[in-house]
Amino acid sequence: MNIGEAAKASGVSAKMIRYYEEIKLIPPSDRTASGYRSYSQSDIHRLQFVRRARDLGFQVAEISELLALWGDRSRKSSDVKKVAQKHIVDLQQRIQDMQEMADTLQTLVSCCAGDGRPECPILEGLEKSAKTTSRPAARKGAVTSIKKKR
Amino acid sequence: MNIGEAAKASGVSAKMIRYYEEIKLIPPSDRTASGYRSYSQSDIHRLQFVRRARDLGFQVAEISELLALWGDRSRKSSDVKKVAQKHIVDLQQRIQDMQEMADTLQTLVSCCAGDGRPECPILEGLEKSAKTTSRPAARKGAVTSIKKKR
DNA sequence: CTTGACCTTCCCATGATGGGAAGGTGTACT
DNA sequence: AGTACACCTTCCCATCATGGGAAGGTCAAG
Repeated sequence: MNIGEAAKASGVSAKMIRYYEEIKLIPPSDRTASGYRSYSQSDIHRLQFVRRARDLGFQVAEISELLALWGDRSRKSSDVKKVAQKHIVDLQQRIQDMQEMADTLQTLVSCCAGDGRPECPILEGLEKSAKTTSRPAARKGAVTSIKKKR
Repeated sequence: MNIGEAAKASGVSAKMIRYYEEIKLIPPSDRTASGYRSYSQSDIHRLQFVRRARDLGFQVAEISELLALWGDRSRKSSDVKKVAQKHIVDLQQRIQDMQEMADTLQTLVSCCAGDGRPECPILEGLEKSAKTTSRPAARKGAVTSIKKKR
């Protein structure tokens, strides 16, 4: 299978397949005599795994761990569970941060007449201190990216 | 006020102040004879505005709109409200996407024994199709970034 | 007049992704 | 055979907001 077919079959774009290979998330593919990448069914299978993990918001580094566990027949399911739970906590933190933003903003929006006059509680809120609910509560490595179309 | 003091006073790092100037989010600051940037109280005020808008998750392009409205004495509050509401919808979409990820993952985690054995429903879920609740529901320009420490 | 804390600009890196150029390959049709 | 076209290759660039750090200038206190 050429990279284009592999992309269609796995849902991972050709660009990304090359990128994953480059950063060593996946092993280098076989090559034809002329240098074309060639993918087996099991390569496709791995790409699908990666794709699904990305869809669940895992970062590449985490997927790397998951792939290692996936291929380790003597893994402990507790190790997998740990990775997944950590990711859930991460997602929930990000959700909470965004929910706080949305809530604060909603409060301001609710106070705004939204008519032809210039008076605007939203701008006033941005001018002063927009701490309606809580402080931003900083985090270490918030990555928080949502996938596009694909 | 030097850039360092302005940074402390506004909560925007010196690096970012220079960056915002470079991308024309804010006007070029005054300069001392020796080339140091110099900030007035009203400059600080604007930086605080930007900082708060970032804290609410607005992107630079949106903040640019908000700053323009902020400085427009004949603005219509409805215009401000529109920008804010659009951002709320955006946040909610991102929250929903992440919530779906978390839910799917939670389902898998709940099925995983998490012990010393290799059998793992989480990996199996990644292997097959992890569509427990819904399809990813793609979006146009999902940006979804949460601030760090600052 | 030195020291140390500031400032300046410039370049690089991040993470995951896409765009596109320049050039090679493979195949199907005339 | 030749030609067109779809595909492949590598390489570079851009995104977005942010930080790191180097090389060198400025300023104030001792």
